Amino acid sequence: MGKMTLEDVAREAGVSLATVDRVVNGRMGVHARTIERVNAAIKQLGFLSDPHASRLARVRDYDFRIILPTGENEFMQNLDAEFRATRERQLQERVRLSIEHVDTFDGVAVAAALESLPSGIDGVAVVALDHPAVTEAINALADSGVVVLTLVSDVPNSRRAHYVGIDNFAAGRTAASLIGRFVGPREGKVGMIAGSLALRDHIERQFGFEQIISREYPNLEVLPVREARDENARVEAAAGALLKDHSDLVAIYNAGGGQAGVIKALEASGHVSDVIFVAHELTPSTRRHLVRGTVDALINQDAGHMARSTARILTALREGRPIVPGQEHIRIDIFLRDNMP
Amino acid sequence: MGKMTLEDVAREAGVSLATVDRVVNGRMGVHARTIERVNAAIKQLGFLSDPHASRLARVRDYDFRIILPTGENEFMQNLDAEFRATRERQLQERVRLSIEHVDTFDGVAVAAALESLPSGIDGVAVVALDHPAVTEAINALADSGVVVLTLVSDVPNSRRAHYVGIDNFAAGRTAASLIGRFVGPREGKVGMIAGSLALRDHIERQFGFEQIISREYPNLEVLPVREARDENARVEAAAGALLKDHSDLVAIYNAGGGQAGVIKALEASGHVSDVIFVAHELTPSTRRHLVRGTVDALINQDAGHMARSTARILTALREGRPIVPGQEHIRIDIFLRDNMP
DNA sequence: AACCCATTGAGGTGTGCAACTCTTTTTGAC
DNA sequence: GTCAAAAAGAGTTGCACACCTCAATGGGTT
Repeated sequence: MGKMTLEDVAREAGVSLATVDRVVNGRMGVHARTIERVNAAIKQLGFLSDPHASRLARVRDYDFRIILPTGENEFMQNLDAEFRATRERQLQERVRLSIEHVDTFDGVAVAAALESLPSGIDGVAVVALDHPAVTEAINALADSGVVVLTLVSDVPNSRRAHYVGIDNFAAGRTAASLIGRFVGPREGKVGMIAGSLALRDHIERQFGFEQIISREYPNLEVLPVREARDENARVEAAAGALLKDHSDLVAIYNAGGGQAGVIKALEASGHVSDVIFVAHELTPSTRRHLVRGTVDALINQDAGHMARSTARILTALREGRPIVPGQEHIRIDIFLRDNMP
Repeated sequence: MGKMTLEDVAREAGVSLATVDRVVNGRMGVHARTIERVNAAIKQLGFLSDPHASRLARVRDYDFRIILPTGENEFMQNLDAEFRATRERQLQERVRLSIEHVDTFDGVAVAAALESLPSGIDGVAVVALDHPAVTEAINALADSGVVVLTLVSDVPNSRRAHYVGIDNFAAGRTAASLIGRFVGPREGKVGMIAGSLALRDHIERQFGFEQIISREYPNLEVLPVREARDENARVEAAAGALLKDHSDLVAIYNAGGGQAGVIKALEASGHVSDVIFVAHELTPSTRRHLVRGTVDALINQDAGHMARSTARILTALREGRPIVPGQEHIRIDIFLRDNMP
């Protein structure tokens, strides 16, 4: 079966082109029986609408909204920049991305942002925290035919169509393995800092981290997690306290943002070289400290990949086309000094 | 400036649409002076041809050739499978990929394969070894207007348009860092096995590996590299010899294929748990042994990404469109037991 | 002056689909 | 059996470009 056109389908189904068009695009005014016939013909001929032709013919651009957190988190700023770059490229593709910012730590605010979206929106991608109001808002949107994607942190019990981000359990486990192997046979304590345990991604990282340390590295003991809201100052205080209170501290894992805070505390304590530090997200600053050795390993999710993937998935789902799983899977990148991009 | 069309360019340049079309598509029969005027108008208006419209209007499909190695190398078989999957998807995009196999270890054979390509081909991607005959063949193709990409292993002094693969120096350095850190303060010898030092990627990996070990890990000593042509049996013999000849062997780095050989030798020697083993490429077999702990870390280049990237780059270059560097950069993936996809 | 040939223009057709209008046919309620 | 509403058909146009034909222009040649 070569290239099938709508006309072939129309002929096969014994209906007119207009009817096939109505069925394919889910417009009303077609008898259920006829819809069946058309769908049968489509399946039988293996018809796949030509994406170029349909994008060319489309009058209206797709209108997608991206909802990102406010705040100083470097990764989020990076993600924002990547979305802006993607937006420029997508304009040629008749896809419009608009980027909004809300306080992600506030579930009600996120829900409000979702609820106040104008109708006519084709899809949303949102960095959401796992809060009942957010779940409700997502479900309402999904039910009204809007494609909803969760970004960075998932809301798994909602009807979001897809999650764009890494497996955060696995990320936590990876951090644990790196620390366990880098520390070696030494005994000691491991400190963990998170942004907020209201964010699902951070809880998951914590869970994975503690699981592996306790199971595989009996020489290590994880100290109680400290929350620091991804803010440099608070992170610095938390790391400083860890270093001061525990003379046998051998490693720090910062699962959230504010890496600069840990670095400052490490430098102030004079333990840069004997305390292993594993952090998240490749930024100009973490990159520099990875080269210097202050940071021993970075766990990263590629912001550019996420932005491009989000755009691709939104349009694919909107058009009812399949997505390519391998292409859209966000990897847990491990960066050492030597394999940075 | 919004969406510019060919018609806008024609108006701006003061010529007809037909002439603009001739210039844009490189057809003959236009005065040099006129070509200049049209190009100036294009640049001034920031015109970018709509990829959907042009693909839709094009009668002929693009015809790209992919030249892969014969042999049992698991990564190459994986790459082959990914190219086949990509081919199916690209058919809808009016792009035809055909996949050939030649003996990559034979420079003359690779060159012959390149030279015997039918004219009318739009582009080639080839896993090439760095051999004068190959360089010549690539240059000849490039000069005749064919887009040439190198795959996996580069031929940097040729006029290939792009290289799709990882930085192999960095991959070697990464392997060294992993081994250095996993071994810890222990002293001992490190064995390295490569496929063939006639392949540029393996030389580069060796170089990067030895550079880091000698510079950063004075407790380790790299033994002379053994070539094993990516064949399981030869690799097993090489690894077995390493294990037998050096009682103070603390790590093995296999820069080529045939990981199963190393695993067999390790298991036979009883040193599975105390000899660190770092290998390349995630395959069903290496994956299994990474979980079991026989393999301590894997360095990977994503075959799916490479196949998709190759297709995108070929068509983009063929159409004179820019490529997105971040999207086409092939990462050096580090996989531990915990972050496998 | 007659002629040649490189340039250029004009215009048409095709591409596969979205979206719209205008008819015609069918269906179902009363 | 009547009539309106629902369903289906027919036909057109637009999208931005590729590709082709045919004709016109004009400078240079002999």
